[in-house]
Amino acid sequence: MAGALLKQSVGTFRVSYPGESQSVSTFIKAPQPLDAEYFRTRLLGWFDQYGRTHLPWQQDRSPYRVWVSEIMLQQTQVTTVISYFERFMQRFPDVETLAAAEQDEVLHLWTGLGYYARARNLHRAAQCVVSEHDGVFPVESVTALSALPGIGRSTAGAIIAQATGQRAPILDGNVKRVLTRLHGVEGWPGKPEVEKRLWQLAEHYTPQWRCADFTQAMMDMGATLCTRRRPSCLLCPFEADCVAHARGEEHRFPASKPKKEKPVRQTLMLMLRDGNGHVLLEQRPSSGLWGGLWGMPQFDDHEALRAWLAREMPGSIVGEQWPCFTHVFTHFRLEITPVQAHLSRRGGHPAVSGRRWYDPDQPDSIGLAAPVKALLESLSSSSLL
DNA sequence: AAAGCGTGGGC
DNA sequence: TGCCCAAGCTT
Repeated sequence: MAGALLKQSVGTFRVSYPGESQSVSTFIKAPQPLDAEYFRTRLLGWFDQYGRTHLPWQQDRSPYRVWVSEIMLQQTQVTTVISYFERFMQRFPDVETLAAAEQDEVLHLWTGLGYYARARNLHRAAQCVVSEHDGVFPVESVTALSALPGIGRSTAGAIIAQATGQRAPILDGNVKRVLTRLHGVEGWPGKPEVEKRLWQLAEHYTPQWRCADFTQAMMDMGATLCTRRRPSCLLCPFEADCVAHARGEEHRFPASKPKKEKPVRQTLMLMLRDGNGHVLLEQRPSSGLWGGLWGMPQFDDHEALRAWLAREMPGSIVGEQWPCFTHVFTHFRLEITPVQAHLSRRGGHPAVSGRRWYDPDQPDSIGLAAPVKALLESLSSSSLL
């Protein structure tokens, strides 16, 4: 209850009374945080009853398993991650196995999960842990962990808290939602000054003891109770303390990202097949969209496509054009027009590094972007050849 | 500092 | 359907 708060945060009591919220409106713009001990006690009490304890990465906890799960969970929902995590652990049970693998196979297990830089960084980090840290994760500090590719401040905190129980704050989307509502923090949390304030609050509340449970509890609150839409405020242990709830403005927090116009990009995707029905794939540059994955050669226009074919694959014949389909990304809309072509001769293709002939009926273990994978699957059952 | 990076889900 | 967002990090 509010009565457990410290004296210096006495002003926050008033926001529990909606009728008076107007008269204290200047005050509640920047309320004091709750007493940390009060907050932890209530949160952990809630967690003991309602927290999640049966997620795959919560069993058999090790820095390695926690690390892989945290990377997969970046900007990705729990229900999506679970099956990927299980497959990944089966194939790469420890950091040595992962470090020794080919990047292609790592990307293969990442296919469909998105943000493929995560997989490339994960692979590099595994090799770094093995070669530079003797196979032991540097969980002694946020700084040491953050030095590994793909691990930022929040992920480092999560790994330390979950794998060792040591005190380390986190600040992910769930925690941001809980904290912005609890304190009525205005502004988009992606803005540096807002994020700075949220880190201060996270630092304030994070305890020395039961830190694994505490950080998990914050995420569980955000994921199951303090949800983006229709939060279950009546079940929340901080109903009486929450600034947003007192104002009846839960939906306003966190403020949404300023939106920008989505550009439309168009591209041609060459589906070149040889006499065996195999499809030509190229490895994409290691940075940028679908970096490091395999895909069909891409062109801006037909002229570029024809010129490339004449130069690289003499004897090929351009066939029909498939209907354009659209893939919507976060920041742009990609209109893809598949163009079919085939080689008139049989066999005898020179092996070129970065290129391969892919049999849609017997897929290799390589990384494919979701739309490319879908196209290849449609080829395997079609009779277009 | 701000943009780039995927995909699937919810409404 | 279109839009917003999800256990963020890198450049």
